[in-house]
Amino acid sequence: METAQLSRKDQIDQTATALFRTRGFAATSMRELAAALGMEAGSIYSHIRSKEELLHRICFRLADEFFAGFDEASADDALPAAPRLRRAVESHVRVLTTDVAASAVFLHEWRHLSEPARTEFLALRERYETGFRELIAEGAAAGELYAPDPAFAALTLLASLNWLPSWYRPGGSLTPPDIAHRLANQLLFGLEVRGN
Amino acid sequence: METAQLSRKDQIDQTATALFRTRGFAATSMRELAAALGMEAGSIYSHIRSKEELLHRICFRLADEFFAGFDEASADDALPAAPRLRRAVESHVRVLTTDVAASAVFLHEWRHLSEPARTEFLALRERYETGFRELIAEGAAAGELYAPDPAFAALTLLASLNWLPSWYRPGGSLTPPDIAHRLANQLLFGLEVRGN
DNA sequence: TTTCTTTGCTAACGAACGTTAGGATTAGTA
DNA sequence: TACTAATCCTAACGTTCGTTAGCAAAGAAA
Repeated sequence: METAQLSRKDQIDQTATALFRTRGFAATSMRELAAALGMEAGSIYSHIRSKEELLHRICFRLADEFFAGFDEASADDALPAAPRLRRAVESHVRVLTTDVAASAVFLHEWRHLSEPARTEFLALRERYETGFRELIAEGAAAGELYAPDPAFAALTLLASLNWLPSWYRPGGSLTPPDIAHRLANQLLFGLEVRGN
Repeated sequence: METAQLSRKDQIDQTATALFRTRGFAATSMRELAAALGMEAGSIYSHIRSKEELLHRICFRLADEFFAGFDEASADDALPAAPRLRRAVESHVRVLTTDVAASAVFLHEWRHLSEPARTEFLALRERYETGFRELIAEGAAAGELYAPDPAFAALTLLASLNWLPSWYRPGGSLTPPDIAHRLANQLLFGLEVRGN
């Protein structure tokens, strides 16, 4: 019976992600990573160019996924801003829960990227936040959302979501869609104007 | 004119805090820290026992401050849960903004503590979160707050607050009390039952 | 069969790491 | 004056770091 059949390189990426998440990038040595893979440190370099390349790949792959999810969620021009924001929140949670370890690395370890990757990464993150900010601002302008300061609201909203990898454990009592729904509710019912 | 007049040890703590915050504990070397203080690496050990002692002091001092603030904010038994929660939120923000660098270290670098300090630290954090959870549950039971899942609500609330050190810069347009007020508003008006 | 790719090893490189020993200087105190 | 505490230095320790060179085995492709 054939299982996953990950290429060795993908196995390395995956194990590195788990280690970077729990011990941090700087505190994870190549020898540790090699041991977790059942090989020697030097051997890893048959598959990758450097330790930082591992981090780079993780961070930018996640960035891609966040963007793809957001673009799809917020694309529908016919929809009002509020439900598009809800969909964007749910997409964000989906990415976070689908790959918790990589998300944690994405959120916390990016600063160990060296230039110019680091600046590049921050620009991406800024662009992503702007997407949320504009969605909230649009909803506020239309009277759908209560957000006197959209930038502030966007920051707080993403903050709530991004804390998720620090407590979410796959296989808990809440499924990812549950979590997405509840988070969206808690955050949006605090934002949405209540009709009565 | 006499200024601060920090003891050398306090200067070391302070500089270490700033470095641990921006570069991370593991990625900060004692030689880097020494250079930032205008001295040699070996000289630091006239003042401290080890690198980890620095991290330990930062983390546990902050824990003390968070607890002291929370206890004071939530002590008044005559007050309903909702305003006590508001005061606790404001206290939390006050600690975060008073010492942003130390807060960031407290939030992100604790995992580089070795045992048993690490377990001890996590127990403290758990106890702190429980304080918020119980306050929210009390408010929910009294009908003051809308929180079908107090644990979930507490997590989300603290998440929003704890993201603050990653964007707050002292001297910005918002003063710490402003920020505390706005955050409490955005979070509590999402939690509080609206009377009409 | 030959060739190429994948995968891994051992051994080592130079650099950086946290930390220590031992001595020197200075300022305040008795 | 003698003593003490605070402060910092140089030089080095043993260890670990990321990475490389050179070689070898094994399977797929030609």
